[in-house]
Amino acid sequence: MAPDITIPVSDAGDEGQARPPLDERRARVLRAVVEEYVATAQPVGSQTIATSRELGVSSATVRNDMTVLEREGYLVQPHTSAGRIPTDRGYRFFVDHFERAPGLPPAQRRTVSDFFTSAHRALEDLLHETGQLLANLTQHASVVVGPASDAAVLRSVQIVSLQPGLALVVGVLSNGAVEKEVLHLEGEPSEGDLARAGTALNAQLHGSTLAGLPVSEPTGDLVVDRCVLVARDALAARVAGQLEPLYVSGVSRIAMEQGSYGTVDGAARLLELLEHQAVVVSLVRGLLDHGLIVRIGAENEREELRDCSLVLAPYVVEGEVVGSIGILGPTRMDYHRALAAVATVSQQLGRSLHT
Amino acid sequence: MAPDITIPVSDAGDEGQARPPLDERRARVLRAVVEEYVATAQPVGSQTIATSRELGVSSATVRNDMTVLEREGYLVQPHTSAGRIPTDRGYRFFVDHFERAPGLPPAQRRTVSDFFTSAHRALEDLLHETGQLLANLTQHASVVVGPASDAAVLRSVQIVSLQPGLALVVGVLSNGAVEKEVLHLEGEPSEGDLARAGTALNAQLHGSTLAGLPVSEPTGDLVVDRCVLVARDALAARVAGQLEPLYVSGVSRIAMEQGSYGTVDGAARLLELLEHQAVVVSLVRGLLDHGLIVRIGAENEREELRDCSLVLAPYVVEGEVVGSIGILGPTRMDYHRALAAVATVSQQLGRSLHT
DNA sequence: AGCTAGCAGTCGAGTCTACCGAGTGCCAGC
DNA sequence: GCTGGCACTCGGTAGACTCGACTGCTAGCT
Repeated sequence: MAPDITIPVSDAGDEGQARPPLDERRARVLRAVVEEYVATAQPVGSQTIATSRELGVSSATVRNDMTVLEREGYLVQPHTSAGRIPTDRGYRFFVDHFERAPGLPPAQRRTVSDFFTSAHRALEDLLHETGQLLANLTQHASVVVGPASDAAVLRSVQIVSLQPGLALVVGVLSNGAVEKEVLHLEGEPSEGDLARAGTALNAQLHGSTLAGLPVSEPTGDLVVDRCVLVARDALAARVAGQLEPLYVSGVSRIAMEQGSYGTVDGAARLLELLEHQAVVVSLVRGLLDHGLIVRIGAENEREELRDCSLVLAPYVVEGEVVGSIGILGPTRMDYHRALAAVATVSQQLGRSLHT
Repeated sequence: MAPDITIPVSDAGDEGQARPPLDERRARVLRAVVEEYVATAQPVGSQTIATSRELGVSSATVRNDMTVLEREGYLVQPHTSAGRIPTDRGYRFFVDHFERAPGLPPAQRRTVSDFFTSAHRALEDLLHETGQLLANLTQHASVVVGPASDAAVLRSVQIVSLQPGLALVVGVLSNGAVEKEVLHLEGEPSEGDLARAGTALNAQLHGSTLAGLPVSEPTGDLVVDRCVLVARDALAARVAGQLEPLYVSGVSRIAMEQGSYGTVDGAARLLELLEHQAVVVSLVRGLLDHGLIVRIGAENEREELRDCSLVLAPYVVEGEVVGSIGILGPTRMDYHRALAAVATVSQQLGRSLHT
């Protein structure tokens, strides 16, 4: 259904010194090593490549090329007399130069479009399920950062009485999100007071953003004013301390891929990182403006992400970047597939939020 | 602050054949084995117990007792000539018979009461943070199941227009939860129509539970009726397919305690289980009516929980059980501490929701 | 100049052995 | 009924050895 995906991967590392452009065959060797290693998780030797790939050269030649690739920093040997495995730079070259999107396999493509054409849901549910979709497609953990509600406009504000002295202020935002906060009201105002306060509050705040709430104006009724004030401040306080909503899915994948992360507890530390909403959100937001992006291993500042790669894409609604989605997996991941999945899903998500 | 916790642990297993009541000293030996094993994670030998615990008997005697305890099914040896480790039955005896609540250590007790006396939050946030609190206290993964919204009463229903043809129906419930659903409206009704529909809807549904929404009555205006119908059905559909809200925290702990679970991927399977909201909710709800409860290892039907223990407690608001909280850890856990933590937190949570 | 074949060297992983020590079971004696 | 003592078991560790998958290098070929 969707047209072929074009994947303008932006180069994350600023790379400093220019390397000599890789000779054609060497590049093919590098590619072969990456693909083989991703497939098998074993260091790959010269012979494997010379025979299984049609390069038309002998293993000795491949060996020579590998020596060069290692000197240039694209490959390493875990130890002498083992095969080679790609370095972060090796993966980086792979992503940057062998970008020929095979697109998503048809079955997955169907899954995605089925998902988005099926019944619409409330914003939160949609984002959450999108995360699960992505995790299933890629078999990696996924993160989805939702739109910040401080940019959206209040469509409605109301005060609902729960119990005497306890009420809820509920604000409905133009993006379909709902913000609410509990109010403890002194003096137990009557239902009538609350209703008046709700009306006044709605009149005053309607149309403004959560980040820019106007100060409340007196109505003349002291009790009502008091309620309005409390409610307004509660809303303002809420948004102040608030983060973009975050949805993390597929964390069990991290435990399964354990072997691919450094030590046993490398995975545990990753899981812990993912539990810190604030950290993850700021991490993802920091990469928001770069389009479809890949962060490989040590390109991530965070120590915990040293053995991980991040594939992220923003999603765009009405021409505005409102959030981003992505996956988190071991550096040894299938980048083509991951990029295709993240790109397609982010596009479709944006489109699906459009209407 | 809180009075001493009384812990009426209900026996989960129905135990079938009565065992001969354990001789006093043997019980002490069993207890020592459990405590030692929980502390060290190593099979414990007769000598360790004979010396470090003041039982006043020699290691040979302890050995004899252990043989008996093993024959009775309270202990096992991982292999000949290793120390003993408790079986599920051993833990069960431990929990049932050595119940002397040491309460929470003072520091933790303070943490808990600070938590609950600090600023009140919206229901969802409170539950989520309570889960984190519990995870921190016990160092295990925690689950919190929130109140089902189908029992709560609608305090307010409104329809908010988002874009032409798109609106949101928002229902505020007496327990402070908010349910909402997106409406796709054909024929793009005017704002006025929507407002009228909202008023009509509120009048009709106010006071009823989500599970028992009355059928909508015609108002005479076709457009308005149509909106009311769509909105009512959306709300009804939403609650139909809906589960109690679930908050899972501290999953990284599972990865850390890995060793305590069977194989490496035992932990992975646990994590996966916890991602299936429906499964976890039904699991927890199934145990809701039993008060503070401990489920040890194979007492859990679920294969994945074979090496885990579950400590659960309902929380009570206005005399009604509305949800439950608990932790999930390896069978080798500190049950006294876990029970104390879960009991205190559940009580305080209930109390905190009361007002 | 570039590729290849062949060979020597390296090192991890697996296997085998021996050994140590923690812990048991059992028995005879107090 | 408890204890000391003794023989026995078996997991875990360390060392030696082999195997095999690699590499690097060099000489020779195209």
